[in-house]
Amino acid sequence: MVSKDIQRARALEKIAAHVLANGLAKTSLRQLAAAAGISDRMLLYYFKDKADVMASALVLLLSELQGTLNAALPDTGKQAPSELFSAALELVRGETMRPYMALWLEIAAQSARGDGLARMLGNQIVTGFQAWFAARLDIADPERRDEVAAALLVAVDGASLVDFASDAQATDLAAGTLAAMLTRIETGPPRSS
Amino acid sequence: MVSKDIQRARALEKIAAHVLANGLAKTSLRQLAAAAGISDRMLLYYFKDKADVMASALVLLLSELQGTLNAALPDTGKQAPSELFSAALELVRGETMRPYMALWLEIAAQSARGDGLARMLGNQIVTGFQAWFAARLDIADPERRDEVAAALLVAVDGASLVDFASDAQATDLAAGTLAAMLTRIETGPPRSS
DNA sequence: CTCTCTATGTAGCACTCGCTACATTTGTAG
DNA sequence: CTACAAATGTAGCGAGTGCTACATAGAGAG
Repeated sequence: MVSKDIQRARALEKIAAHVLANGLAKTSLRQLAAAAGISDRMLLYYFKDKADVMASALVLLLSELQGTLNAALPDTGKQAPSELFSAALELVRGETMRPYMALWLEIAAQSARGDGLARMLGNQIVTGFQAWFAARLDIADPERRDEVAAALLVAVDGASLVDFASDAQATDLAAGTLAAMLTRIETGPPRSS
Repeated sequence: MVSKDIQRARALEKIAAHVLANGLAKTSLRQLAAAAGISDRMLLYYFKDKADVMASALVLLLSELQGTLNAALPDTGKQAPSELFSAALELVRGETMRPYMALWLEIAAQSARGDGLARMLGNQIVTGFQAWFAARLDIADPERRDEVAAALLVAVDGASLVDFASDAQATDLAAGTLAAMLTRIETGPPRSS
């Protein structure tokens, strides 16, 4: 017999992949169990209840997201705000990141409705994204760097939101203007990295 | 007996209010009927099916949103991008608009998952918001005006998203930087309005 | 080999879901 | 008043939900 923990971990990976691909909506225990290739009975043997399954899967996806982000753009090369914005926007609209951004949208929507788990994840995602931007910005002053990082976070998330919601070209229209704006930003002397 | 259409309209208003307050998630026919003060049987007498109920309610809310937006900030006074951004951000985070923005988030999330109704509403909302911004921008060149309007749309939606998702102060941090950026934007000569 | 404990299957409970068949009331037209 | 159609109530169907009680299989310990 294979140990419970290992089976649990295997199931969790498949469930996380299923949630990433299909979102938070259609996630009944039976569907999740089918995605993991086990019975719903076993799912509740590995996990306490449905909330435990979802929380575990989402936490796993969150760590995957961190890894994907760091792999996509190393934090060694510091960039100007405008360049970093364009790079991040391209990244976020790409095939790899799109599913994560769609999930991020759903989590934010649930957080807005008062869901506790979503609120916790939302905080971590916002903090993580902001730190990711800050680590790649070529700005010396830490306070100023955090401010610009927050602005980039808002701009990229907003662009992704609009991109998901509409087939119109509003995102492209905004992207150029925002990138141009960011070239005129006050950054102070560049970091001596 | 009161005519079917009038009863239907009365029910629809209460249902729309309920959806605005409670979101797209907990909206079973029985809950919606209870919110309207009628039986679920009658709900399906007034509407073809659940999809018809939701579509009607959301379309109604969309028109309410347009009215609320126009009432909150008249389109007579043209503003500089930075000022309009700050005004819109304050508006969007206020008590009146917050429920609509939360609903807008949910619609965007569903649109990202391929929901047809959500996609249609998303397109209308994006178009409407962009036009709202454009009508209030003090920029003469129409193309440039649309570009800046799109940028404002993205910035405000992004700020709202981050605001909903996190209790951290990331939104405030970003707001100042974005407003400052927008003061340095190229707008061309002001409109002769 | 037996005993025991972990792992897994079967069946089902109580509930909610969207929706419908059928009966009944109630207003109105003749 | 009668006849009929519109409006409304009662009851329930079949499917899906999260979750659980119970039985069984199988591996390791003695």
